[in-house]
Order: sequence, then structure tokens, then C-alpha cells
Amino acid sequence: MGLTKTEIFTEEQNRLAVMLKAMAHPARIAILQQIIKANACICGDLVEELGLAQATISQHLKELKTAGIIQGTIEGVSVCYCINPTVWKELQQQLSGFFSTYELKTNCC
Amino acid sequence: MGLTKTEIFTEEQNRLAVMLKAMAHPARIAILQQIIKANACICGDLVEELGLAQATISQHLKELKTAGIIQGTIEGVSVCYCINPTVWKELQQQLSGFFSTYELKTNCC
DNA sequence: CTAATACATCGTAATATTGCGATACATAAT
DNA sequence: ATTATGTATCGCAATATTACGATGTATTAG
Repeated sequence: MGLTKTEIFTEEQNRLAVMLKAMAHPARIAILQQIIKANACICGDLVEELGLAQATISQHLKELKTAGIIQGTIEGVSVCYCINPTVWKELQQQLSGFFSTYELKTNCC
Repeated sequence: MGLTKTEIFTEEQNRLAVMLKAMAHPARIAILQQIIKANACICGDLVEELGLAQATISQHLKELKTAGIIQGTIEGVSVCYCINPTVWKELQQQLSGFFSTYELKTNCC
């Protein structure tokens, strides 16, 4: 085996899993933090900021982009990446829904 | 290669990545939803709820437990799992911090 | 046109994840 | 002690991830 049984789960569960998976790596967390911090979209600056090879950064950016979390537009020679506001809000809402369901309950064991 | 360069990143980034990774699977999202929904801790009920083998569920539970998100206590023959309130709050705060930093900014590209 | 710059993609090696059957283990009932 | 029940762990096969050097591609500068 070795492949996730997506057909067993709901669209929502699969979608949330994909987005969380995209974020579930320290390098990609660092990338997102940089993008948010710099506000203006950064690009190859990331290669210098983080201690990873250019190919590796590019691959991480691709994964974030595939998940829809970031978007990139060509800006001359370089590429400008920034948060996709729509998806970001979607993720935020999914997660806050998740956490709010728990808050109401008391915990056992 | 093939292993994450944790030493490059901060404790916080690595910790958040570990927790998100634990959640980044539809089966584990479904498990967490069930645990929260049932409030009272469930156990092997999950095997029937989700369409996965007992060994697989047990493995997913272990991963959530290793990340600290859930905790299990032996209750007779069965095991009672529930959310770890401390870690859950920690994760919630880390994430809300993440999202709040973005809200303040305007988006480009 | 040519060179330089900034990224993307390919190919590859090392390692991790996913899922499950088989089996071990621990507690409860008989 | 024996059996039944509920979980955990082992071992395996299939696949995915991570990282990077090498190379391809597109835009700008000269």
C-alpha cells in the first residue's frame, strides 16, 4: 500500500489535510512567516534568509502554491510570492471551527 | 539526503511543524473530530466509524499521541483517548498568532 | 545576439509515510 | 488456568517527502 485512502473521507477533511500538510514543514513555516513579515512579496531573498539550496526553496514554494496557500506573479526577472487571501481565510475559518468545537466541552481522562 | 534540516530552524518553527504534521492527514482529522464530538473519550469505536483497519487506526492514534495532541488512559480492557488541553491551547495560540500577523497587512500581487 | 540573473524542473539518493495482516500483550470474564 | 476482548507492535510493500546538483528556461542588460 502506501497511499492515503482519500475516498473514505469527506471533501472538507481532505482539503484541510492538504493545506495543513503544505504548512507542516519548518521550512515552509519559515517561508510563510517571511512572506507575511515582508508584506511586499519576496522571492529569492528566501534562499539567503533560510539556509537551504535554491532548488529546495523553489520546491517548497511550489508545494505551498499547489495547495493554494500562496500565489506567485512574475515581476521582471524575479518572481513575487504572496499569501492567497481567499485560501488563507478559508484555512483560518476551517481551523477556528475546529478549535471552537472543543472549547465548549469539558475534558475527561 | 531526505531528512529535514531541523537544526536550521527555530524551536518554535519545528514544534509547530510537528503538530501540524500530526494533523495533516484526513484520517487523523477525522479521529480528532470524533474525539471532540464524542467529548467522552472514545477508543476502538474509531475503527468502526472510519473505514480503516485496527492496526492503521492504532498507528494514527500513536502519531497524534507522540505529537502530544491527544492523550490516552487505560480504562479496563480498552483505552480512552482525549485531547490534551495544554497542547491544544498551545497549538491554537501559535496558529492564531500566525494568522493575526497577516490580517494587519494589505496584500500585493 | 550574448551574457547575466532569477527561477523552475529533472534526476537521484536517503528517508519517511501509509496501510494492513499477523501476531504479541494486557485486562476481564469464566 | 483458559478464553475472550481491545490495543499495540512488527514486518512488509507501495508510495511520498526531502534535499540538492545539474540543467533548462525566461527576462533583462549590454
